[in-house]
Amino acid sequence: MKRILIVEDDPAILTGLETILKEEQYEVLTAMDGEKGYREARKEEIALIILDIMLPKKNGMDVCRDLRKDGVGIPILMLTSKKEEMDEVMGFEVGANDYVTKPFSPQRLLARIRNLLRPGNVRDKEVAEYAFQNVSLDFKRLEGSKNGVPFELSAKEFEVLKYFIIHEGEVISRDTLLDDVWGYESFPTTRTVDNYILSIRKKIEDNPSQPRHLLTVHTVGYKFVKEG
Amino acid sequence: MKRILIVEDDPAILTGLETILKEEQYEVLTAMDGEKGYREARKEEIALIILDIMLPKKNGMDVCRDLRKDGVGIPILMLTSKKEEMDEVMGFEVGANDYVTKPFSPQRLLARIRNLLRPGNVRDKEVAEYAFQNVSLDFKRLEGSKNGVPFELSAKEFEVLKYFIIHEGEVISRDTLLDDVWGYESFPTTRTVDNYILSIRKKIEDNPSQPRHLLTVHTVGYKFVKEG
DNA sequence: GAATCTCTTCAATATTTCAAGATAACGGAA
DNA sequence: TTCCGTTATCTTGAAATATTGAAGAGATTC
Repeated sequence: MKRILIVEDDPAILTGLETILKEEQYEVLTAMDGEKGYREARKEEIALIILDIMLPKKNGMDVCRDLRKDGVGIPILMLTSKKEEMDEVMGFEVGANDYVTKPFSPQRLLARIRNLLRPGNVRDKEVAEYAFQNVSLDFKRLEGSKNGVPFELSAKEFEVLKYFIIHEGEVISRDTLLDDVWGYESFPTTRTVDNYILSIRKKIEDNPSQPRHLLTVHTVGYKFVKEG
Repeated sequence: MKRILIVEDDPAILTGLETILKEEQYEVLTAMDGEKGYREARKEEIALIILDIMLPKKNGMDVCRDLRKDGVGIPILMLTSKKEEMDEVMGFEVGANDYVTKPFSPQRLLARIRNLLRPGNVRDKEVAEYAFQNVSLDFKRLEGSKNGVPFELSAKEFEVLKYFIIHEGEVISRDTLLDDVWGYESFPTTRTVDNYILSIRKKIEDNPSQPRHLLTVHTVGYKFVKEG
């Protein structure tokens, strides 16, 4: 039985998560502050950590960063809330493997968990940098370069691109992207997504009208592939 | 047309919701107390339930819990009011899929509904990957390969093929396929089905005119077999 | 108050879906 | 077996639908 550590200070969310995870036959450990979470993660044999960002004593990002510094490679799923959107990017830099924006549905969370626990599918994006073909990205500085020529992406463009990179190869629908990157509380249209795609393509693709990385999947959405 | 059941005792909210949903082309059923809601949910074919927590006779959480106990897996969206915020996550424990806090904007509600109704969000018997003979398919990435050579299928071709794979070995009539894959609202001819079969064969069969997987059953329909 | 970022709108363009018709294959009856 | 009506295959092209890309309005940030 796989063991999951939940680090979350809101008791309602904590018990809610605990229940649904136990129903899915996971063994659950809990911690209600960052320090305890960090100790548990170091002490126990754990398959995955669900880590809130806002935590007493030591925040989720510090916990994550410190664990990575210690060489702990366990998949970490971050829980972020709306106001912390800007911090999501940090979570990436900090070494988290994926994130879910609150409020989330159990289905979505479970899907992410199953994904992270699938053998060989651990996305170890522990670095703040990512490179493919002739493009390299620095998520900490929000900069990139293509063939050594630097370019800039806005914060949101970076988030969108990051989302695609985290879910490399998967087809992502516009609605999913809106929910996960824009969040539940804003309502741009799916056209907006298209425009972000276009604008990102202009920067990362050699020939934006014949994309090799950020591909259209007609009637469904888009997907990112590392090698075209 | 997707059918939504609203269980809500406040007539103002109820009619408001009904109007919004009908505008969005949903079919709407209503119930004004928990017991009636429960009965409706069990009796009718429903795509989603919008369930208030405070209800006469039987409260929303009990309705939800009981439905889940009965094995009803329909997505349930809970309506909670401000004071119950702390209990929001209880919805998870109880088996709801998501919740909206009153007062809510129509946009927000619709966003949640679309989210819950989106295929793949509710856990159904999803095929993620599938392989037979020299062909492998990835339904999440919407790509396939034959003898290691990648090929592409359109979204609908994938759906048709998936339907055959799920019903492996069964003979499927053209009409059944139209009803199940195309749905009741569209009316293509049975010739269209033939075209899809043709086009899928071109991609997955070594010799499309002598199919070994997607077989014709004369005068009846087609069937998929893994090994020919 | 300028500059940048975000989002919407709309026409052009591309892809997919579907139907119709010609040809080939099938299967039962003589 | 051969014939003939029925069913399936496959090509082609038009209609429906989706995506692209530019331009501009509105919001935010510095």
